[in-house]
Amino acid sequence: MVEKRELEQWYLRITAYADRLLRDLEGLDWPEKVKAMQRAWIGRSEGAEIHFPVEGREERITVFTTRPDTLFGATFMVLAPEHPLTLELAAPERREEVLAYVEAAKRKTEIERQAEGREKTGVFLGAYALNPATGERIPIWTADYVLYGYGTGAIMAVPAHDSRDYEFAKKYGLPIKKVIERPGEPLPEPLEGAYEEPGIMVNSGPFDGTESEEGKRKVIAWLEEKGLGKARITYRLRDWLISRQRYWGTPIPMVHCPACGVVPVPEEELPVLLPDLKDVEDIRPKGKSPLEAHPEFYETTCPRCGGPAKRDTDTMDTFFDSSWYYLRYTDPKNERLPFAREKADFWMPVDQYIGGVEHAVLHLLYSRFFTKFLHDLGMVGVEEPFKGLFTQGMVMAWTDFGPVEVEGDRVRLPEPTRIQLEMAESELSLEDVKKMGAELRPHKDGTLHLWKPAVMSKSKGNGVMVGPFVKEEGADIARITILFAAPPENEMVWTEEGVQGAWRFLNRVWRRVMEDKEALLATTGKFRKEDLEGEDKALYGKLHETLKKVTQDLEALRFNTAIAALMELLNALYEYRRQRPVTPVYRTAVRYYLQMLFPFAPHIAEELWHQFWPDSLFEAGWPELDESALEKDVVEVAVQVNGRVRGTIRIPKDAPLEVALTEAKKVPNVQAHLEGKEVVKEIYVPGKILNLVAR
RNA sequence: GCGAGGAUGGCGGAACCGGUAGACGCGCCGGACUUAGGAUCCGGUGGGGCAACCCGUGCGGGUUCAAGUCCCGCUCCUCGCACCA
Repeated sequence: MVEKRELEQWYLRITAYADRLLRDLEGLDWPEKVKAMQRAWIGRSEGAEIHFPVEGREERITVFTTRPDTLFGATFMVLAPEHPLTLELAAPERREEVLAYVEAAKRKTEIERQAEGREKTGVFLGAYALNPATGERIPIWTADYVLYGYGTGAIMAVPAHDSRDYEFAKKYGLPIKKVIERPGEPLPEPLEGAYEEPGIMVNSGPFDGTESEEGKRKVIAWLEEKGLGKARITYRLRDWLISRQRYWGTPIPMVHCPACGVVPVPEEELPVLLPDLKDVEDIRPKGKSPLEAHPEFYETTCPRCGGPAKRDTDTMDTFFDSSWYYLRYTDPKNERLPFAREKADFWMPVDQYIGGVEHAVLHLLYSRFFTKFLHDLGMVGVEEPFKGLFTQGMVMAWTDFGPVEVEGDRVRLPEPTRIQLEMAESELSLEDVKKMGAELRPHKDGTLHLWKPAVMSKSKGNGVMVGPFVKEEGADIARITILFAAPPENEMVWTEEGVQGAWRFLNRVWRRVMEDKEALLATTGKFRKEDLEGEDKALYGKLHETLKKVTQDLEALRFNTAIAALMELLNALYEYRRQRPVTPVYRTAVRYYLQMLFPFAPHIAEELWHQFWPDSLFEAGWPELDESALEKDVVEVAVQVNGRVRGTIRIPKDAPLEVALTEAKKVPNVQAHLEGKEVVKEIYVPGKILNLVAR
């Protein structure tokens, strides 16, 4: 059962940092997606706060608007049902109706509100306010399309220029007054919908003819002058509630004293430790903090007056701890301080932070907030904790979502299957099944089951047991399977075929090296690269080409293409050995190969390395790139006729146009396409392409 | 609705600055070998066609000698936010 309760809890004032958290996003090397999510979460909006006098009363209703330029068009007001003035202002004869509406709104959950299809509803309070600009008497309503949690929980409604207000005004027959004119093509009368774009102010007294963007500033200035309102910025971001009624979490170091009130635990008594509870029943949440059942924990004395007092029994949100752990990592053994500033300043910020998108707002926003706060306390120099952020995709697996019944093109989903899939429809077409990336597979009981890739999770039972897998296949296989399947920012689907591919690849590496073991041991790695020719020279070139690619890809986290390059080089080693014996250049290639393989498959690489070299790959470092090996003297150039490839020629890298032309005209297929035509233009990009434009 | 990203073979995915689309792998087809192994090795594999050749990177235009890549206009998909005044 779920019930709402009022609790006394602790908050951190993250809203005080809203602007800085927003502004500093600019300088971060983070995915745009994550930045966009944080911006939306903070939800800054600029506008004005305007006071509306209530007819016949002292109170004023304050609203927030981003469109002060439309003030003259405010023809009614709406209070959120939870707004304290809603019931207060309700006229006696309408009170019952208003109360019923407010009570109904209170009972509704967020989900129910949305499920109602957003047909706007509301009730007239029987009270009037005065439009401070026009002096007009405007009715006050309450409606649940106005959110109590945002702005002031009350709005001025401008139906002519706000689609939500327009909808509401239409439904309840409220007046609609145009105050912004569309430039160029004047708006139809009456309006067919809200005009929300900028334009020219009309019906707005002294502001007539003003451009609306400029009008915003002018109206605000005018309001400020008259004491009717002022510029204001609001945020969607709320303060951070950190109190949790659970056992696992850092105790909140506060003492409640009947005489002194809330008193912080003095620094020298920190940290307050959790009582050592071993009984699972004790730890389980029960609607209040489990620590409420432990007087040995909460009974204490007041640090101020020394009288009997009670510790706060709530614990902190665990995001509290994850918000600064990376700072502790810079100085993990410090007994005196969370971390020393010099240590933190030496290491921070984190150059490359890696995590899933699920942390896009909470963890990453809280950590940024903590860093800024600690910066303000002088505890750390940086203002941002994570310079670079990489959000990796998740590992998925084909998952059984339960039985289905197929009749022709229709696929019926029995209730449990439908729930598993979290789908509203209980029937699909075969095409829908394909579209959602699902498949129908026979089940052992003879029925068909619907299978679809889903994120690996305990609850779905579609995970891979790490222990047995590593025992059977080895950790290297798992690493290659995951890294090769897709770029790391994509989700990847773990499949048996993928595992097979990784297995085959690593076995091929193993065999290539071990089959040549004796010969490799009998060969030195010494050679003069100037002496290399033919196959040897080609292998040397391929080796350094691979080294360059793997180095770059590793740096850019493109593991899939790095592994592809290693596979290519392995194919080249096999090809080489079909032609040539074990040579010094081959031995060097094997040596480099193991060094390059090491980051991806450390166990097998190290094991093979030990067959030949005494030290560890950890000490071997990274091979040095020979740029000169990358230069090819003969290159393949594509020959196009009118932009279509008709053949290729092999010519020296920097051969002049004449040479390329001569060679190109020897290609039969090129000749055929030039037959009876005149070459009017030759485009030649040395080393890449020769395009002959013929007419 | 708003915001971000995307669409390339049967599949996962390559393609630097506009320059031979489809690297690498999976799957599939054919062959070799056999100490039957989780085999391995060799060859083939975008579509159509006997072929020359034609078509082909979501769709429609455009720029260019040349477009997956640049520009304009759409469609669809994924994710996030969503009555935020």
